Amino acid sequence: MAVELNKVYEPSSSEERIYDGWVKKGYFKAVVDKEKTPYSITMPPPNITGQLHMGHALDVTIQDLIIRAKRMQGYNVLWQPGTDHASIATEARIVEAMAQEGITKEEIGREAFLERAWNWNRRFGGRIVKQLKKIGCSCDWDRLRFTMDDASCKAVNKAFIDYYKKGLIYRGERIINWCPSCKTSISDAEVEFVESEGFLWHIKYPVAGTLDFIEVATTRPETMLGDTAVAVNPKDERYKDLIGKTAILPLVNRDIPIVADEYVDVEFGTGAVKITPAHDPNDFEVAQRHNLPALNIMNEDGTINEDGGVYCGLDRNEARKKIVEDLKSFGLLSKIEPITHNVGCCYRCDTLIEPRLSMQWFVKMKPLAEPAIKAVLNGDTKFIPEHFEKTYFNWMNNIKDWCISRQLWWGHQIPAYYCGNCGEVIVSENKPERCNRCGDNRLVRDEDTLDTWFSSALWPFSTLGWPEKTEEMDYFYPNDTLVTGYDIIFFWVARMIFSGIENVGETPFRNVLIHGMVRDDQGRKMSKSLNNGIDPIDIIERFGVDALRFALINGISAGNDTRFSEEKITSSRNFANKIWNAARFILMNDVSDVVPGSPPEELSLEDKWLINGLNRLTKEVRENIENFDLGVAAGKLYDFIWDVFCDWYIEISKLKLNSDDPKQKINSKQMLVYGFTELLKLLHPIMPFITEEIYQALPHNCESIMISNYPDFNEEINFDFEEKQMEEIIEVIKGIRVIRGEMNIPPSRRTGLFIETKNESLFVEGLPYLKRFAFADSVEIGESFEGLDDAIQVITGNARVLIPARQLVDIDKELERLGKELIACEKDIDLLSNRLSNEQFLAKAPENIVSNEKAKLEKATAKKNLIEESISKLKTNRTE
RNA sequence: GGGAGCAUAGCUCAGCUGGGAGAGCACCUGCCUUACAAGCAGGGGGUCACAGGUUCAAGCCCUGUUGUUCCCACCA
Repeated sequence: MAVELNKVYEPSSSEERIYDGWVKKGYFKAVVDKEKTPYSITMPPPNITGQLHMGHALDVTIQDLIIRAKRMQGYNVLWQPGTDHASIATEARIVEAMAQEGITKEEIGREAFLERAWNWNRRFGGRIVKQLKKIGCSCDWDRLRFTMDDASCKAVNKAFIDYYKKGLIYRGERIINWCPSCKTSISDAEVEFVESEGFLWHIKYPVAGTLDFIEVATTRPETMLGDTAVAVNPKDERYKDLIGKTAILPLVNRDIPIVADEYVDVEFGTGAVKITPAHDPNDFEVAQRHNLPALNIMNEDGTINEDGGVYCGLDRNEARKKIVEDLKSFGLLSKIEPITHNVGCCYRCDTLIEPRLSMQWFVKMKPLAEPAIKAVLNGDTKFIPEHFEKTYFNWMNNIKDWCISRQLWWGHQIPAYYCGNCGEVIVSENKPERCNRCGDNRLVRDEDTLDTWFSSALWPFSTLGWPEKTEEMDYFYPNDTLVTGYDIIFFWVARMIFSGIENVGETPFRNVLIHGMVRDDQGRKMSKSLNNGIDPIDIIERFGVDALRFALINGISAGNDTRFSEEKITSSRNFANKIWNAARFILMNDVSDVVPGSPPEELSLEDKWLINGLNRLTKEVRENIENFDLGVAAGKLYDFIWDVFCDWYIEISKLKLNSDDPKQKINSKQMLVYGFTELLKLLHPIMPFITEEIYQALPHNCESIMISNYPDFNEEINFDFEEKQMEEIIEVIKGIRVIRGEMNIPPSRRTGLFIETKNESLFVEGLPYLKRFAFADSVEIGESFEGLDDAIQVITGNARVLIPARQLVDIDKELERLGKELIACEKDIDLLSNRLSNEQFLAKAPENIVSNEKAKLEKATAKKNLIEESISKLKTNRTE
């Protein structure tokens, strides 16, 4: 019995049902099985603050594509899902929400705050998981993890303590990047530099015991409150006599030395630099070289502290204004110069970063970077595309120590305890009873938490059970592929690589597939401020998830940004609909007698042609996926399904389906189901839902398409000859269509068709196609026909097709057309014969190229002869 | 200052290790041909940024130039 499907594909009606079905069957589950080859991907854990955006959609679609393909190819796959606590981002959001209620985190205290945070996680952590499911992610949800669950905490503590024991983590007073809004330190990687217009203020510092001044230039005049020296270049003639003397810091009246240091650029500003060791990393280094004190003049919130004298309590911006005014009134401000410079901002809240001297925890990077560089150099981990390795090396080679402590509450609290008596630092997973130096029992835990990226860096192995020795670690580590955007190579990828090597002894993944950003239709970044973001969930509801997935994958290439537009999604939706209607067509026929899984035993010309093409397509798509050329794979499937299968094969199949011969009918159905199912399987990883829905409706031999075997290339298939034959026939059909189109002959106007050829066998099998697709009411084939000198002609290398349509056509027009064709043909011949008469070409070009060119020339020459013959016949005919 | 990417049809992009320039969308023409008008059959449209070079042969390889995007560094 024929199955009825709706005329238009309606994805919303089936997606959830299909997904739930897969989950119920347990297809996503990963079970260690040493008999099978593993393939593993760890999902970059989305933040619990977020909801799915197009970047996630692209990222997880790529992963799901790879995972589904590998699963169907027989690998034992693990796609490990999870979410990230996103310390700073989440804490900021909670603080924000609390501000709405008029409370601060300090008011409610750490414990109550953390309770809120966990509630937040329960509420929003689930949301993004639901959205991932909507996309169709086939990850093992039973293994869902969170960067702050017990197992992750264990891993974090273990790693921290090991690093500490090895001397790879230390605590020290350094200049760090301070965000006065988030009120925490952040790492160098978390500072974004933004170009902005500012001023260079020239300030005169009196030189003690003289009437002279030394003039310094600064972009941050308020920091002068913390100046402890003025530095000049030792080679600078202008200041030679001042070195060793004392300057008097204006407004504060503090004596500060004038020192000489190579760091000072003679060319820039005035050539004299105010040294503020507590608020500038370079000044800090100068201070260390000259044993200068560091004076911190700022509070955590960016206001001036009591060391700032009368400016105490002012915000840094107000302080700047006031100080500039005061300097002006004292006549100490000699110049204000506009300047364009880059200022560091917090990557989370955009607040101006304040460099600040502070006691923090650091990871010593040099010893960790070295093996991480080697792992990529020797190919243990490969970047795709390769050029990102340069970016990676560049960063790793110039890496500075990583500030990992954060003055936040939401996160992994640092496992360090301080003795209230002697100040001893004890790093330990659990709180020790007593100080192991003085025995005092007043131990206090470090209040700070770790950088979010510290726990994410352990993600590929902490999710597999590390530090426990689990069979998962054994089996699935290292991961095969990591899929992520280029924007977090430094934040995450690099840190996972050195963490994996240091903690586990092996790089965490073999491939790093880097994808680009999803931009809007004008190539702009999607952002809240531009309000140009496209919500993937909204797109899914309007167009279906398969259309979204296809639109994201089609045409992408590794590492490159992609644009998302309404146009793209529409064309993908249309593709889905095309597939749907192909299925409808097949199911219109009664296919209950079709045996799934194989082509019919007796193959016709078009069957062989299709099988040959399908076999090649299979090979290419497999290779493309293997090489991560996913956009190319999608494009090839689109072309084959639409242009080859639908536009030609299905159209041809109608001939047999309508025939009275039951054998032909069943063979045709058999072939339709077989060919289409193969295509659906190849496409399944990109468009999982529609392919499953149709698979289930067709006769099938596997419970679900997603666990069926991915088509494989069959070397033994060789229908190259039939393919050539078919191409020849198609060439003729197309030729006839072009001419009829140009002559404006309507399809309803049928004609006779006479094929003159010396190679009859080439066309005999194609007669029925010609009849149908070239609008013929009769077709004859032979070496030559009489009395058709004035017919329209379609000339290929192997044949001349005569259409006796003289009545319809102006003979002069036809002559003109043939003339044009002759010129084109002669041009071809010129080109080819030139090439073939070039001795260098004959001597140096590979043989197959040469013979190919010879064949082309032969064909073109034959064609030319036929055209000339036709022209002369037409001319005689006209003059008669 | 250092590094990377990109530049191909009106628009968005493919073009694998060099062998006669492609797709989608848009545009034009003709079609409701019993799966699909979200469709079918055709058509026009490109000095492959520019200049050199290597090669029998260059969109592809090399050098330079221009334009553009991004990353890193951060001279106060």
